[in-house]
Amino acid sequence: MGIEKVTSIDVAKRAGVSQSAVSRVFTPGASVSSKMAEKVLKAADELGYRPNVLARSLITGRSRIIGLVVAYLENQFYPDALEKLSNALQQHGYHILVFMVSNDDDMVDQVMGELLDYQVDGIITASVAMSNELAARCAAAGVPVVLFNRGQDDPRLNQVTSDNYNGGYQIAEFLVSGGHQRIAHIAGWAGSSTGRDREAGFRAGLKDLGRELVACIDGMYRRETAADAARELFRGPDRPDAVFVGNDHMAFAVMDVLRSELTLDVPGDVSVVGYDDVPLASWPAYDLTTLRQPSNRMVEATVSILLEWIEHGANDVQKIKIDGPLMIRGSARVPQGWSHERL
Amino acid sequence: MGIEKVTSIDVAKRAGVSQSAVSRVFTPGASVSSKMAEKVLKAADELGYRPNVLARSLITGRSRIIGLVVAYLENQFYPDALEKLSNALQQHGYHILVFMVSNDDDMVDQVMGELLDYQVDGIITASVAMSNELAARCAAAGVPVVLFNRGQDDPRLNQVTSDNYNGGYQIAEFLVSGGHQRIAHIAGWAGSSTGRDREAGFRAGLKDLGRELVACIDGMYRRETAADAARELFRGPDRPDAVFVGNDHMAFAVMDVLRSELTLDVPGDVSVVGYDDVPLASWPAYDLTTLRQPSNRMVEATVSILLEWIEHGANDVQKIKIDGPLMIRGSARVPQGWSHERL
DNA sequence: AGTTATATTGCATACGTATGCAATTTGACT
DNA sequence: AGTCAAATTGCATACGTATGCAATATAACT
Repeated sequence: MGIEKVTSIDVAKRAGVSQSAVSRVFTPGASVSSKMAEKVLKAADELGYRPNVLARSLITGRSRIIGLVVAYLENQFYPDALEKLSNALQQHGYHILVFMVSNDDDMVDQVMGELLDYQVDGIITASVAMSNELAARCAAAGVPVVLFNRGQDDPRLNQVTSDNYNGGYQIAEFLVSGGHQRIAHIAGWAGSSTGRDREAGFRAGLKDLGRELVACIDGMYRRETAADAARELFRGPDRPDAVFVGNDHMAFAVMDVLRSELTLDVPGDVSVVGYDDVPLASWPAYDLTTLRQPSNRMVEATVSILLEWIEHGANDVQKIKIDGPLMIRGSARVPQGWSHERL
Repeated sequence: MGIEKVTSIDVAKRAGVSQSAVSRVFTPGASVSSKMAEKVLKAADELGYRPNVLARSLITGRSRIIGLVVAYLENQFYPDALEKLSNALQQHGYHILVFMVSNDDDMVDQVMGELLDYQVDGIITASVAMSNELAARCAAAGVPVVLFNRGQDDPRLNQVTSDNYNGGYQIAEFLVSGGHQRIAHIAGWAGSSTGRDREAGFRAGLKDLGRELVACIDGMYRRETAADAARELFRGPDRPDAVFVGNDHMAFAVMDVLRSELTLDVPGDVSVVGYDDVPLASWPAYDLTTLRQPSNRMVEATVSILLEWIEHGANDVQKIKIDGPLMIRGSARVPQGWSHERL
């Protein structure tokens, strides 16, 4: 088991130069002659030397690690975002350290502590809220935080979301224009800003058109809870003829219950609209009409804010809302005059 | 911007003890009196001190970071595994550093280099192969590697897979017993051991029953490729009456094409069987008969091998195959006498 | 060639922690 | 109270790298 650790000192010896010289060769932008670079790189190559990122971070104060806190990956929106975030950060020489949490405060607090122990350069939280105390700790430690797909009032926290209120509003217009009479809502988790904003926008939209919800149940962003909600909403004879479900993940569960258990036709008997536009939404089995959260642009914004803070010492907190289009597909009756845009 | 870094020295000063004492209080198993522990913890708490994991790792040679290399998260099997892996490792005080790669060798090599730069304690690759040269480098660096859901001959690499050969074999028995006459296969990527093994087992099973494949196309584990394969296989009048698709992710695409484009009935006209049993497979929209890869047990095995190597210096390479049951659902005709086990 | 500005290099030190060793304290026992 | 073993503590150093500073080499002039 020849566990060989090659250090910059080994390389220096072999190349007949000082350790600092080696360090400089591997530090972009440092002052080295081409002859020196050549010598050192040759020696490094022969020994298989690579700089130790951890040792480096000890002295630079930069770990090139971004902590990602995420509650669950069952909803396809998050693995998709994770993949994109990781790719984008990787291109800038950063990598993602993953922390899974259940969404209760204790767990988040504990995990966030561990996160700071790793001297992460920045933190992204996806679908997770932070206590104010925690936000303070991150701020004190000089670690920028971006809430991805979640909003929070704390003035120290950057955030990137879609325009959830407006999205909900659009969906209300869409459903009302479609001539639906009994409109219900299976809401996103009331403990999340996204869930609350979508519901508020939806209600506002209905109200402005002189309508109101016939029923509203919190689906907790969970498949089973949403399915139960659907069973309750649609068992009676005076069932809704349209339902806006707080995200796609729940909407699939609702459609499953409607079609398989209650043998209702979608959209013949009930129109269903979701939120997110995860890949599965466009597959024919669901063909779900849904409001797209533009994950590409959300990821871009997240990464750019983070790098701005880390590398250029920015300190203006950004609260970004990104608009997304309604993807009109086959799960909801299409009003006259609304173009049927297909993906 | 008071970026305050509290070090063990600060704590030592405040508690009126030596830095070593502070270190020992935060090192499980070190020799400290209860009085000392109390003093130090009090001071640490007042200052908000937490040990710097990176500095610690510099001296212990342990980073408590596990590198995870993964090609894509679109197939639900992988986010699911990632979530479980992360949770399991987190319980042991490890965390996952994510590296996304495209599945060509150059990229893998480059990324693996970065991985080693972080002094990871171990590496898990999911759905990714490694060059032998790379395996050698990891071995030389003393970093254990576990291939998750992928096999490779290299004697230095641990691996955990399901019993793909046997799985393919079982599916052959199932389809033949179901009375299917024209059996086709849309295979997993031929560049992967899983794809090859499943196909080999499937062919062997057919052969032992005196049958053979009427057609076989490589679906590359990609949705679009699989869909194209389905279009090609099923356009003629003498189309197959059963198809085993190399994983669920592709099977969904195949069912979409069969039902929506070709208006064929599943399983009336065609039986479809997948592989993995991702959550979506059990949802009514697909209700896919599929061979379960027991991700729980695969994750357990992966974590236990890794910890055995890291913490107890194990060095016996393990190649583990875990058996999974065929989940009989509604997408394939059920032979007489096969119990219809439901999830 | 002589002067001065600039680029390159080495030396020494720092980052925050863990740990072997020797010094000290504690406790148990006669 | 005195002896001795065991537990606890502090001292000093090491981990692998980056960087300010002074020393040296090089280049660019007159």
